[in-house]
Amino acid sequence: MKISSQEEYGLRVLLRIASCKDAEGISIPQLSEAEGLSSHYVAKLTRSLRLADIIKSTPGSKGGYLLARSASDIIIRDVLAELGGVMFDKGFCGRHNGIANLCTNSVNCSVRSLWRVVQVTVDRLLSKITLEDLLSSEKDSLHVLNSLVEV
Amino acid sequence: MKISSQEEYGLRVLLRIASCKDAEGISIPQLSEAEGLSSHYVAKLTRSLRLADIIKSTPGSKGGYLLARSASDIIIRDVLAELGGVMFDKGFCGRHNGIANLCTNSVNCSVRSLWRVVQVTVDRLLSKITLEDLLSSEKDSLHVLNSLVEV
DNA sequence: TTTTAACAAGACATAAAAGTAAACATTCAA
DNA sequence: TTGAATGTTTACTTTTATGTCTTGTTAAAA
Repeated sequence: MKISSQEEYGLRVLLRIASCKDAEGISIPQLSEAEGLSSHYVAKLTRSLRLADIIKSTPGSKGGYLLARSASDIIIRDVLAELGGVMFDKGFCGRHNGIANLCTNSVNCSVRSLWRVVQVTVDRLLSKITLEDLLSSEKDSLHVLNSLVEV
Repeated sequence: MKISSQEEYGLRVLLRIASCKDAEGISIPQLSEAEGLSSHYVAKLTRSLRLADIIKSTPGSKGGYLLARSASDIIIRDVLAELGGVMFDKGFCGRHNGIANLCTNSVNCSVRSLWRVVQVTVDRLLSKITLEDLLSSEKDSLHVLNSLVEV
């Protein structure tokens, strides 16, 4: 249960795009420079975000990336699901059944219940957070985020 | 942010050990058979758990594994930290700074705040759950676990 | 004391994720 | 219409996580 590189870098790139004031958007070279990532890698990340309809691109000279919708409509849960997948997805038990053909815990699987609870908890948290919440300065966003934890 | 194989299999093996009634404990071959994992792989998982003082072993013939302490004293957060590491650990930013030497977000890093909130939330949940909570049948443990979510 | 069944440890092979590179397509402007 | 700057796509390399294999150690019982 670790945060993947794609989640980290993808989210950073998305924040750069979101905070871009230019109507033409921000280009791959600019994102690459700002985050210290190779331009090819930035392209790979933006591709995921674009296919998920989180950002939009204009190719050609003077091209770049812009948010596909307003920051307050972009839910962080959706962004992370795109970048890093779901923690406990439908195929999980099928992929983790050892040598046997069926999950040996299929009847009495308390582990599965645990994952479900963790998943629900994280999902519930991330659903409350929008891209807009992350756009303020660290202090402010810390404040907003902490208020979610302190409930 | 996915559940790793070690977390899944390690927890299953731990549950088998915990539910073993035999005073001599349960052996690697038995665990291997029960979970459909190779005995070598089981050995690797039990090694982590043993080094973390979660289980104890008796080598030699008639050997096997037993819990190192009572199930109600084994916190699931500690078990998962051993098996899968911490979600957002101290070295995370250092490892994810791109080409630049320093995290380019060091001053104004709302992403870091986000990870912290997620980490705290999951930690808080997993700290409330003990191995004992997972030992009951699926229905029962679901009930116990769900009560934690429904707060 | 020897055999046997178990655990222990680290090296090795394989699979998946991360990151790079190269060839291509699109748009704007001169 | 040409070229420069941009995004797009696919294939490749490297790294990390996963799982296997080999060799060694321990302790009970014959």
